[in-house]
Amino acid sequence: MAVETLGSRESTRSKNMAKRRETILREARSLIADEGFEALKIRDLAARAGLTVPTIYNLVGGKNEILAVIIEEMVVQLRALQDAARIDPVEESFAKLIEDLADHFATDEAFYRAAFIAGDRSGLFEQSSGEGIFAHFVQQPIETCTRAVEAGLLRGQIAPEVLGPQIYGCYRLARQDWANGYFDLNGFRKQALVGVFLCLASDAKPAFRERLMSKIAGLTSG
Amino acid sequence: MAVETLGSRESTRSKNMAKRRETILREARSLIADEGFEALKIRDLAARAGLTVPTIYNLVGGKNEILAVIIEEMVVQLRALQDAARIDPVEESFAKLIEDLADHFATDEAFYRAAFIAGDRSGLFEQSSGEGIFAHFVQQPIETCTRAVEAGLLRGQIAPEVLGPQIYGCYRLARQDWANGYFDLNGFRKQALVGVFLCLASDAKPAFRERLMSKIAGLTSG
DNA sequence: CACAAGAATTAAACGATGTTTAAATTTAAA
DNA sequence: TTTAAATTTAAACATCGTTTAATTCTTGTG
Repeated sequence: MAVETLGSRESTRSKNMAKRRETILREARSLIADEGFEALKIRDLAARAGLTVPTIYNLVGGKNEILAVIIEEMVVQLRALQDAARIDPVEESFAKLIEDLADHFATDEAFYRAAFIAGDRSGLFEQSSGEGIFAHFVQQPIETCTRAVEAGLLRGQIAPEVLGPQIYGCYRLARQDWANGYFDLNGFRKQALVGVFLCLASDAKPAFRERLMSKIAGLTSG
Repeated sequence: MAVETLGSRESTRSKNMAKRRETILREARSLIADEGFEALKIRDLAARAGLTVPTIYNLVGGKNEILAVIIEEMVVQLRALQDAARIDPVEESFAKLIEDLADHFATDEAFYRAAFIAGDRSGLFEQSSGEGIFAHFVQQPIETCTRAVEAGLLRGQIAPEVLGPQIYGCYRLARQDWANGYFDLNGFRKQALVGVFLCLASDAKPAFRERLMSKIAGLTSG
């Protein structure tokens, strides 16, 4: 395929193609942010990019390929955020991830909302990067719960393999509800954090439980 | 509209129209169960129902109207199930609702999966019956939590207005994951129940907490 | 520098789908 | 039986994703 060799040599042609491809993806992100992926029309995209329809098919692909490229870029960014959140103490680890995610989404809220909706619907998140973003992202809460048991914060009465996915579910549901417009990014922060802290509280030893309760109280009073 | 007077008189015409309308909706449900709402083609539906395309528009409407009718029927059924689950003790109330839902979905699993996916995507659940199914369905866990506090099962350290939506979220996420094919109906039962019991445990008094823990252990060991 | 080969771009069309229009048909009442 | 209204129908319309075949342009070569 010609596309695979984009930019491999610094020929005029390759550079122009790479530049056009970036233009296509940039305008696609903009259009998706405006009205969602379903409303993205290839003809509109071609007009906005100053190209014709078959050029888009040549340089990127059809609607599904465009979405796949955009989702893949997003997944890479999300993984970086998660990797940056492996810190102590336990509850700060979850709080930092949620805060980082919210800040990241805030840089282009309309786009990320539309992208998550499209990604969820297409099943692309689960196919992304080999084994699925779900399987990858759920590992961190499991590991963090294991650390919390070792640190004497959790009782360990509930296996980390049970508690971890529940915690990940709290974040996931909050993200979906934000993407679907049920609340804004502050609602996302609050909903995700309260859910995570509640899950932790269910297996927390008394002292840690009190810490979580005061955090929940602070989140739900204001 | 002619449709509104369907069956208002027992004329031959009215009866035939009502019968055809039912045929359309029955075949629509069948086609949706086969391949999902997005794959439902009006021409296919017309052929299956032994009618032509504009007749469907006359008797029911376009794709969105068809979906709206089907979703509305589903919401009525779901409300009936929820109303039937207002029982004691507290954890049995949630368990009965989840069990009833799973049994209900099992009667036509392919259809309900497709209907939930379509309903979630269209936002029809939130528009359904005036104030939205979400706002209605979240009331029961809130009330049940309030009763649990009064009964001395929960500490009340977390407001029922906070705990109730979290519990409803557990059921909602399990339903979505089932609809999206991440697990089967048994997985739905288990995921929903474990989530609900975890939420309750976060605010449970010791004796109730132990009851919940043994239930969770029974669910996650098998 | 001119030219031939190959690649990228374009105009146009194809196929599918939701929806609507206008004519034909059927029904209920006078 | 006839007439007026309503229903059903065949056909077309509009839009969209996608593909084909011809045109234009770039690159390497004689």
